[in-house]
Amino acid sequence: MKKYVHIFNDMKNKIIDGTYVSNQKLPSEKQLSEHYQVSKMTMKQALDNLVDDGLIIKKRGSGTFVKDLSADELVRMSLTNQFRGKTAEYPQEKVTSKILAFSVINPSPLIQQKLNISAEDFVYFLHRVRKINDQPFVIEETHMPVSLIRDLKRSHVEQSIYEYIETELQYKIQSVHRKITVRQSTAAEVSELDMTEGDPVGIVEQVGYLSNGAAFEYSISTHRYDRFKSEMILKRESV
Amino acid sequence: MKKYVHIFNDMKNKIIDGTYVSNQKLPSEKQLSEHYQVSKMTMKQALDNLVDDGLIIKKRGSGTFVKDLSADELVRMSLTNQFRGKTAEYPQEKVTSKILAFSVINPSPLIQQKLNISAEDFVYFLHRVRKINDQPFVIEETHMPVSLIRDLKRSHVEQSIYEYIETELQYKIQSVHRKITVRQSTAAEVSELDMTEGDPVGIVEQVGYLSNGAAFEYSISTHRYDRFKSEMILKRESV
DNA sequence: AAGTGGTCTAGACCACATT
DNA sequence: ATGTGGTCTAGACCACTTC
Repeated sequence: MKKYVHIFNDMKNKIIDGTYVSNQKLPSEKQLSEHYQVSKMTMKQALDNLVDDGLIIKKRGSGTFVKDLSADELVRMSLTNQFRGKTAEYPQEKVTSKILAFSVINPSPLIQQKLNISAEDFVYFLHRVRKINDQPFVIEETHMPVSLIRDLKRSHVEQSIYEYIETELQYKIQSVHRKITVRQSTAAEVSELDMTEGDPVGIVEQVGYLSNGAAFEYSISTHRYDRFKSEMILKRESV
Repeated sequence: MKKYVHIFNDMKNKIIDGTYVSNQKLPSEKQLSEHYQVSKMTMKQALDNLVDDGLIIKKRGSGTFVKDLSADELVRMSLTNQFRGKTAEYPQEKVTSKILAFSVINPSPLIQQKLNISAEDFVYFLHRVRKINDQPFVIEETHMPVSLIRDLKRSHVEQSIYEYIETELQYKIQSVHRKITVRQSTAAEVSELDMTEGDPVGIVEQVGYLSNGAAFEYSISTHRYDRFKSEMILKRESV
């Protein structure tokens, strides 16, 4: 186990279980590095990761302090994970998909631009409605280059595509560039998502990147408003 | 100027202006550190910041590569800034506020919890409609501890509160924990935001933290859907 | 003046990918 | 076997805050 990860986990636990409380001043980097028997740089890396996770703040010249987090923020922190595919977010629920379209096509100019490919390349076009315990909650339109995501089959898209990519293809997903907007639902969406006319929807447009740097996914998903939520931590300029 | 910031800016510019192109393999950390005349650790810090900004990706054992960004992503990157108050986002537009309420009260249990204060503390309660060029686009309900944000006056809340906090009070805003949801507008919102009945709204609920670690703001803002957009980069586990 | 976190170094060793 | 990025060190010096 990497030392800075071990220290990170240890200190995160101490914040969550109350060993360190809100606004408490922590021992100095020097003291902590002696306590954990690591160099100052390693200690700093552990602490910087805690800052990134929103658990502590550092004040140059003054010290390191536990953030003034409310109780429910702490609970959220203790189970926080960055993005996951829908299947992973609801592990004990039954997530299924209704496939509206699944084909291989040439990309439109928009898709070419988003995925940085040419008109001669092929992409999967996937249109599906995802359901939790048979309740529809999101309509997805996804485009993925065939050259990257080989041998995608109907059985995969009925389950989790992210799972297929990460487990079977052994690719790593590195990051997602995401945009969220809001609008009224269309009649087709009302019908597919089993909503009432006039209900709003949350729109997530995103480009996904693999750890090899390639854009592997451009998708637009339309969420039932009552199942939609997006949480994030924004920081003021780290650089 | 810090060396790693200088290198970060230099390389970012080279990606934006096309000196380095999509998917190109960059020189190794060793070569780059020789070129910039810095140690490997400093070079690594510059590169890690570029990774955080979503411009490059690193592959252990293989090299560092420019991300496969589309043209419009690159444009976005070249002017990207993390969060700003609304006034800062629209510098050439006229941003004004209609104050619906501005008072000092004792916090409700919810506010106590979010701001980590007690029932005896006082908070400002601010309810305002913000407008761009006289067009309303968001209703904000904000609570801020009086003990932190001293001497807040009506003239400040008519302008930008973030500006007051950062310029006059000389506080630094460190981070914001934000949640986005969607719902239908109420009749009151339709009226205040000059919308049509049945229009949806985007809801942003957030807690803001100063660089001294204190929670200084709990706010719920209700956005006209056609003026609302939220962009972000999500990364898979840095730690 | 003393203590804090921030930057930077020169080098060691490790884990992983490619050849 | 070679080259890549990742971790870690021991220590120097700097910038800032507090006393």
